[in-house]
Amino acid sequence: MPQRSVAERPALTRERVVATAMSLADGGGLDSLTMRRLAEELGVEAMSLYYHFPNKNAILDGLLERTFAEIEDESGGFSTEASGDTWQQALRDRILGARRVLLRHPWVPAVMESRSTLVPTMARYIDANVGLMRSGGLSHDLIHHAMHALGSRQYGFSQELTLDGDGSSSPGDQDLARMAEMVPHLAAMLQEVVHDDPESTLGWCDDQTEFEFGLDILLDGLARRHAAEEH
Amino acid sequence: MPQRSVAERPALTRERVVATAMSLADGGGLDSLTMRRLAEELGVEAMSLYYHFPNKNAILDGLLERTFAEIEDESGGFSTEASGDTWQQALRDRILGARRVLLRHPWVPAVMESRSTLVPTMARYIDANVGLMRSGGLSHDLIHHAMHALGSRQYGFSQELTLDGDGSSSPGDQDLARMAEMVPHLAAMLQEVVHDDPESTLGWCDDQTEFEFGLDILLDGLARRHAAEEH
DNA sequence: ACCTGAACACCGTTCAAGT
DNA sequence: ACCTGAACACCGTTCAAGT
Repeated sequence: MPQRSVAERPALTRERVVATAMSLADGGGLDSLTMRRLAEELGVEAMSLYYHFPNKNAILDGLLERTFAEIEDESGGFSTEASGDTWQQALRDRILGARRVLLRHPWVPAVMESRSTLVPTMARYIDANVGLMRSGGLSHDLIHHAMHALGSRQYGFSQELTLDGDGSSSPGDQDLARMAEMVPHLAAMLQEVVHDDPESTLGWCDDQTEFEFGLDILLDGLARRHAAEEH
Repeated sequence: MPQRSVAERPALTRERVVATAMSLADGGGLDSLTMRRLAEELGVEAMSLYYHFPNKNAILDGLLERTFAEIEDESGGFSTEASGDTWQQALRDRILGARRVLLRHPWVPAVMESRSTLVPTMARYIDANVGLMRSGGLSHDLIHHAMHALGSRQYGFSQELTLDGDGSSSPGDQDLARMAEMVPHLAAMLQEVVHDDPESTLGWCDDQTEFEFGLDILLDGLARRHAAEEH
């Protein structure tokens, strides 16, 4: 890593810091995003970052801001009109768009959980979803319930817990045999799932099919309750 | 904190360590659970813990083990027969039981996320839920989808992101006025929700009503797809 | 077998100082 | 105005040593 002179080194701006933090997290996960490593990547001392940001959390907020800007881009703007579509279809498309962005930045859910602040672009995302449901005629009360029911799915991910320790391959026959003693029902289910689709990993993988299955149940249920609202 | 002699100090066992870790986390949150503080609480040096556990993660696994033992107790055992009830009702009751336990240990979801290992009592919990659905006649394929769709709700919590920075009180009129400019649809919804129920905190509170609303949409949807399975 | 003391390689951050 | 160097108060953990 060649030491560049101060003259040819680009100025340290908030944008450069956040962009570099993003590529650091994308490349090596959240753990690799430390103040010292981030500074090194920028060719600067760690303490210089504190001139531009009050603390590390402010940098994390910058990352969320940038993520939701990407989501807005992916959605072609945050429209509140379901032009041509039903509100369900429009909301579904937007959520799957958010999901595509999060799959590029898999560390984002962890940051969202650690930060309770609502960054502006994230607020605009939520606002757009409220507007979309409103345009479909849902009551504010039902929309409020909907936001809770969707939970993190609204942002394109769901909190699923992985079953296997190493996250590697499908279970072999002897793994299933050992499991059958302690967890017979689970083992029987996995035996069949693995047989039908050898590509599926053991259990709780948050893959596209499963994500859409859960999302569609929720959207269906909300539409059904909306219909009931209108008698 | 009086220094007790070795003689009168109870032996350092895995059980005592995990129990003390639990009360430490219950009292001061996960951040307060450090190896040094845990050792201090036990009247011992931090390094002594490494004689009984290979590392801190092993202690966290012990906490999960203990948590799911509490859940089993709360459920009166992990039956796989929905005696007298439908499978939906039995599953609903069990999940709400898990939730009651997690509300006593609010740091547990964070530990579950950080650990990808499946501790034995947790495996038995999942197994019991598979068995319960199986006793209701659901196919393994539908059960597999159900586990994904329920996600963390199965364990009694849902990943919801808080809206307000400080998690304190309801928004005042001037807060809503400022919000109205940037997020008009969201502000309008909250205005109405706050008006109807001044007790509700701003937005994403993971409270009982909202948890059950989302859970019931999912259970309804699963039952509906089960009915379709049977033509 | 069970526990300890000193040390290592990290963190985020404060503070006074440099240019 | 912008950046640095040294230091502080923490982490989890290793390693050799005590009893």
